[in-house]
Amino acid sequence: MAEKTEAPSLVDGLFQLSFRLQSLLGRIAAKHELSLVQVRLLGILRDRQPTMLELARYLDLEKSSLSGLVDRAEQRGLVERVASADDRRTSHVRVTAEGRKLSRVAEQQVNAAVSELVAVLPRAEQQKLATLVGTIVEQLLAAQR
Amino acid sequence: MAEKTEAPSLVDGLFQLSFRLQSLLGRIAAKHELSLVQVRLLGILRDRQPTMLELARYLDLEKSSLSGLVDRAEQRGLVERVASADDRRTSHVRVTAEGRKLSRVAEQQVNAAVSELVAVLPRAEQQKLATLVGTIVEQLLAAQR
DNA sequence: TATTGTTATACTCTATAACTATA
DNA sequence: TATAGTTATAGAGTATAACAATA
Repeated sequence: MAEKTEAPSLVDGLFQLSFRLQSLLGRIAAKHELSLVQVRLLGILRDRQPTMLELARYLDLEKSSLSGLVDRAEQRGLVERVASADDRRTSHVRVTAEGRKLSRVAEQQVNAAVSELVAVLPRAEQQKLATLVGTIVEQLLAAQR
Repeated sequence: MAEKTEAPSLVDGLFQLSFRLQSLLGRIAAKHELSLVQVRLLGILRDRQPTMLELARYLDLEKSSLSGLVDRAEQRGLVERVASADDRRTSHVRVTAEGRKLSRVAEQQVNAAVSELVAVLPRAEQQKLATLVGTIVEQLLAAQR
């Protein structure tokens, strides 16, 4: 395994890109007076109405951390708690119309910014990158099950 | 290689990978009772002794945020402030021997974890990924100047 | 006056532990 | 007893504004 250190390593590169993406996301979130976690919350709620506990798992947080998070989002009218019919202990979290609108705008801005970022690569290379990243992510999801 | 149902977009994939990397980094940091930012701080100090203001720029934080960050790291004996000779307003931040030791261990663990993550790709594909990511990151650094 | 850094203050985010209500 | 969620509490991380020391 004689590896030559040409350019930065894959690991370094991935982290630099990762930090930049987080920073980009944070900046766009801030423009809408949202935190990064709130944006992630809205992103998750795009096509789900999870319980608090499920949300905690998605975000990798303690359930107690969710209470405040959802509280603040609810106070801003972005999400709402919905009582569960079958189990009166649980509540589901649902995005509101306003939350969805905000989420859509932010998503478009993020998409535009990231597209600009990868625009340095020719079309075919972007495709290749998508495939490679997709393979890694797919494996992650598979490992989770 | 069979066709996949519907490849997730490049943007989505990049963010999923990014979140996973952050989470991975945070977990390893936590094992050493460090926050993610503290790990980034140590990483930056690996080959630099920047001023507080320069550090703020690296981390994309306000200078006031740096004071507390460096305070806490200094109290743990991981970094130290060094008075500047030519400008008595500025101090440089330097990693201590202990900080460097901790940083090295964490770095190895991160490297191992990420290597495992990309191990799903064959050697040549990893190389390709490194090149693609490297191109994007390089452009970012160039744009910063 | 301008720059570097700290302090005061307030808020978000997070975890642990204890609690309530329901199962 | 066990589970879903909240509350109490404590601490890190962050920003804005005001400040002190130095340039």
